[in-house]
Amino acid sequence: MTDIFDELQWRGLVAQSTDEAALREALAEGPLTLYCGFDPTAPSLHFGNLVQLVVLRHFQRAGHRVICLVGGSTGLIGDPKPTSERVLKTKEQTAANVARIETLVQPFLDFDGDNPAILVDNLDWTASLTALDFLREVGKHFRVNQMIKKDAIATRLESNEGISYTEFSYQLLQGFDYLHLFREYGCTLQTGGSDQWGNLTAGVDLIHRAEGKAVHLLTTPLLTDAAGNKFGKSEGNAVWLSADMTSPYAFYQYFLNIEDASVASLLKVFTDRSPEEVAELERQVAEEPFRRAAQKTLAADITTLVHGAAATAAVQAASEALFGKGDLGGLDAQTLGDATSELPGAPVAVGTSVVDALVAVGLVDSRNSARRAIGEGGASLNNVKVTDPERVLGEDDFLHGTVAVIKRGRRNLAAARRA
RNA sequence: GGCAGGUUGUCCGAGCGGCCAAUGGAAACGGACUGUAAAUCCGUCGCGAGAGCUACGAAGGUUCGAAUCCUUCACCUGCCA
Repeated sequence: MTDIFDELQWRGLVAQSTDEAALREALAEGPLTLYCGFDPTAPSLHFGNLVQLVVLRHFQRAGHRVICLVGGSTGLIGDPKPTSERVLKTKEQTAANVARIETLVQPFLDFDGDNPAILVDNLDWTASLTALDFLREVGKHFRVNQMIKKDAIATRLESNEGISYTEFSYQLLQGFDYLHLFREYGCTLQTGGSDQWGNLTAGVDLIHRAEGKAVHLLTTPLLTDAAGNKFGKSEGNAVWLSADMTSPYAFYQYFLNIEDASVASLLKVFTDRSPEEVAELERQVAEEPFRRAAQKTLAADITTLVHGAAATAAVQAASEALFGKGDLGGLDAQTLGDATSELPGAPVAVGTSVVDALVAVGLVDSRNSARRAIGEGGASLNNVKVTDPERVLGEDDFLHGTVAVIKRGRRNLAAARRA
C-alpha cells in the first residue's frame, strides 16, 4: 500500500474531499504542500486534534511538505460552534496557548530532516492587517448569501442564541490563511475535521476567486463509538495530549477501555499497524476477548506516540500491578510505589475517614457522593469493598506504611499517600 | 429607539404564589453479569451526619410564603422604526 490516499482511506481517515480524482492525481504527481490548522482554544490539544496530527504524519512520511498552523489570530475570534457563542479569550491567554501547542506538536512531525515540517502562526500575517484592508482585499471576495448557508452559521441563525459579527467573520480569516499559504508556500491542500468543512471551503473559494486556481481539501470523519457517541471523553472530561491535563496513566487507561466494537477502527486510525496486524488483533478480539490484546496494543501504541516509550512502560507496569490478580498487600514496596505514583491522589493522614479520603483523592466531588458510593457498594480500600460508611483509615491500611489504594467503581483508582 | 417573547440544575426541557431541591428525557455515575468491553436489568444523580443551607440571568420589592407577581438592569430572539 504505497498510495497515500488509499492508505488514508483504508485507515478510515477520509470523510470527504474536493474532487477526489484531481486530488489523487496531484498527490501522485509528486510532493505537494498541505496544511492543517489548530486553534489555541485551550492550553492543550485533545483527542480530536490527534486525528489531524496523525494525518499530517502520514503525509509527511509519504514525502509531502507539511505545514502545521497554529491559530494565533483565529483563536482570538472563535470558530462558531453550532450551539452557542464562545467567550472571547484574552490575547495573553491565547498567546500562552499558542506557545504550549507549538511545543506539543513537535513529537508528531519531523521539523528537522530533509523534508522538514513548517510551523506557522496566522497572527504573523493578520496582526498588521487593518480592518479596511481586510474588508477590501478579503471581504470583497465573500458573498454573505453563501456564508449564511454554512451549517454552523445557519444553525446559529435559527437558534435563539444568534451569532455575533465576530464569529460570523471567522470563515473569512480562515479562508485568508489558506490564500496566504497558497501564495507563500504553494500550499494546495488543507486537511481538517469534517465538522470544519464549511470553514475549509471558504479558503478554496477565496483562492479560486482571488487567484483563479483550484486547490484541494480532505477531511477526516468524526470518530464515534458503536452507539454513535463521540470518542475522547473520559469521565466527562476531554482526553488531552498534555500530561499535566490528562496523565499518561489516565490516557493509557482510556484507550485500554475502548469497547470491542471500536478497537479495530481506532487501531487503523491511530497506530501504524498494517492490515495484517489489525486483522490478527481483530481475530483475537473475537476469539479471546478476555485477553484484550487489541485494546492493549492500541493503548500502548498511542501512549508511546504521545508520551513516549518510557512513560508507556511505566503506565503499563502500573496497570498490571493494580489490576492484576492477587491482593495489593502482596506487592513489594518498590512495585507498589511505582504503580501508585502513576495514580491521581493526595496526602491523607492516619485516622481519616474513607469518606473524606474519597473526596481528598478526587474520586468523588462531595462527601455526599462519597457516602453514596459506599452505600452502593462502589468503593473499596486496597481492593476490599468498604461497607461501613464510618470506616476510618488505620495504620495498617497504608501498605508498606506509605500508601492506600482507593477504588471507586470497577476501574477508578487513586492513591491516598500517608501524610 | 418602540413592541412582543425569552433567560430554570451537566444538557434539553416542564413548572406559572405554598404540596418545588424543583415533572420528564438525555448524559453521567454505581451495582449485578462479563473481560478494567458492549448490551441488559436494578439503583443513584445540589451541599450538609443532621437540623438546615444554597439554588431557577442579576439586584431590589410585594407577600405569612416566590422559580412562579412587581420594578430596574444585563444578555438573547423576532417584528417595527
